[in-house]
Amino acid sequence: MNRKNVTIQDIANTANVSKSTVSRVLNDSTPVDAKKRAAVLKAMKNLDFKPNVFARILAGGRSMTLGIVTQNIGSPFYDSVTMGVINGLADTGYSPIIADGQWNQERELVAVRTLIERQVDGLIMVGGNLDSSTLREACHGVPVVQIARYLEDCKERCICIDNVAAAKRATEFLIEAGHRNIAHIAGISDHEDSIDRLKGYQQALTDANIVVRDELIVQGDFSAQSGVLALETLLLRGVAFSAVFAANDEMAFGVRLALFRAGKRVPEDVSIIGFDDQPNSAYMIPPLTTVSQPALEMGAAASKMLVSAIAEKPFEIPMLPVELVVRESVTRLR
Amino acid sequence: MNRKNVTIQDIANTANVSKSTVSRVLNDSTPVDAKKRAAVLKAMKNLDFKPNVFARILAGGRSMTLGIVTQNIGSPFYDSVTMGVINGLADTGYSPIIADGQWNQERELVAVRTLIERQVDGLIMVGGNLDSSTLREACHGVPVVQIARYLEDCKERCICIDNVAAAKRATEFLIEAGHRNIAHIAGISDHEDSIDRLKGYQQALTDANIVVRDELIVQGDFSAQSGVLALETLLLRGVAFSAVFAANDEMAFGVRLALFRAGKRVPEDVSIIGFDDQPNSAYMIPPLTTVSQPALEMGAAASKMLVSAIAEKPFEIPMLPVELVVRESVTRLR
DNA sequence: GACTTACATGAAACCGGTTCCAAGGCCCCC
DNA sequence: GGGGGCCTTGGAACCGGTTTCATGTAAGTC
Repeated sequence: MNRKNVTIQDIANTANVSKSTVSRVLNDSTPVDAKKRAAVLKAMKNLDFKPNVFARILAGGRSMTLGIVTQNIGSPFYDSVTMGVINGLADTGYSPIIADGQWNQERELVAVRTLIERQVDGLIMVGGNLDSSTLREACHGVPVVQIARYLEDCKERCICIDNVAAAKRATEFLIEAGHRNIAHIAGISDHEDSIDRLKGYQQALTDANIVVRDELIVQGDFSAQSGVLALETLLLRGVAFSAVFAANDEMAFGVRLALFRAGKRVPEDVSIIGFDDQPNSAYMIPPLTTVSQPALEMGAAASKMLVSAIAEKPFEIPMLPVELVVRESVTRLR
Repeated sequence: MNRKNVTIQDIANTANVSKSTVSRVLNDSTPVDAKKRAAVLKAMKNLDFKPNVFARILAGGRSMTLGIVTQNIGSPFYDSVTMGVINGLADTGYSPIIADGQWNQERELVAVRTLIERQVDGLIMVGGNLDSSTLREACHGVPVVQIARYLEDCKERCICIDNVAAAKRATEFLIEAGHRNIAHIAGISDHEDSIDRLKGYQQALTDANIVVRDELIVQGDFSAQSGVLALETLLLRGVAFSAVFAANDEMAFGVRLALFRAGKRVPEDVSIIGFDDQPNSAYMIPPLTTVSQPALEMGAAASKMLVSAIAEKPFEIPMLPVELVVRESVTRLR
């Protein structure tokens, strides 16, 4: 407001054309005579012209802004995904604007509405609970990409992994190492990821003809502290177990600490396997064997995908590697 | 663009007043007759009127958007601060828009310019390298709050801690525990925080009449991996040390792992103290003694401060607790 | 060479607000 | 009772672009 900006009119005057022509050059919407075009471009360069984003939006153009709806800020995995998105948006010309849904349907809806109100050109949902019809309705046709959550009715817009298969793979790894008494620390009970990972755990056991025993399953909430509590519960129950599969790395850290307190060695006495492969999992003592879920890459992929969707270009969902990262927290049972 | 929005004109028609009057009610800028005011408010409620942000900005109002300039996304501490800011902005009516500077002066300037171009009402710098005069100039009078960095010429707008004092305190803690041969893993060499923390380390030693020995100081880069390397360097040098002060927790994790690999126990053989108190530091084996730097709170405080600054209300910089968190990675030397 | 067609261009309307300005109504005071 | 001042209000200009529409001109066709 202080500085007077160079407007499209200034360019028009300098280049001896009309506003309309300048606008056309700006948007490549209609052919313009080469000479005039050159004159306009030159004027824009000389005057260091920068189109006013808001006038543009108001007049019906693109806002060049993308909305990101996050959940419970502070969670390593989701924060990483969010940061991946922001990172992926660099150099695309789009700026990210963020709203927090806090794993609360009501707040999530408010977040979506706020962003839509701000005329974002697209929306990225990082996790979330909103059912897809409500979401779709709130979006008014703005393209949406969903990360880390699978929505049946818009698969082509979901960037997520097969939690069942991945959890099964992790459990199988323990079974292959000779473990039979495998405990599972589950995540938040109504969270889709938790449910799927539990399912994978059960399938692996069943497939290996091992009975699924409820006393080996403890409810956690994805926090490290809940991992501590869960392991203490397990100890209190007095059930024997030689390995623990935690539904995320955070809880695996908690499990590790609780074992340390209980004087049990890892992996000699108890093996641990986690899920997510957070950056610091490689620095657990001993380094944590886990399933890698490439958070930053997922975020980046989502941003690229959304940009393509807005441009109405086709986009291939990249094969995101979900692999078992074998480190040192699992031992072969003699 | 699809849905037709309720505009100020619709309200005017419904309430039988002019656009101007509606605008006045909206902004409380000029007294309006109580009856008309009520009619307008009622109409706004009935029609579910939401003012168009962009028209508002274009016409010279506030954008209700705040810019955040982050650095090297992926760093736990800075990401936490950023998330703290986003969190603190909830319910203020302001939406955050983010740009990444990547610890690169040029990109940082681009980030600031992009945000200013988008007419943010205020700016929060999370870390950064830009010298304050350049920053000030690029901001064109938009208020700025700086987090985690101390700028001499605008102290009242900086939310940061006294790194020298905090590092000194950490080192003293080791000295009090009887340690004499204390190694220091420094951060990125030209980073202000690193320099200050090194200074604090040196001061503590000097004050205790312990000679500062260069062979006990190793250069790191704040990453866990650099902590591993640094400790290996130390081992290679063959100098004796009973404690390590790492300039951040990440590097402390690296140190811990390297000691594990070298077969040294913590804290029996080597004590470790970190800096930052990242969430997972409490879950290191053994739990890490460290200096807490409340990242989320700093971010939240910054957002409140900026909102106050925009409203031209006074704001007290909160006393952010920088305290030594004593856990189990330091032992008293016999 | 006359007529049609296509195309580039400028004028003007429009997006949805804010704000300046002038006018009308009311109260107050001499 | 008339004049002056204040307060409220509507009208209109404006913010800086996009887009529709009509026009003038050049090219194309027979």
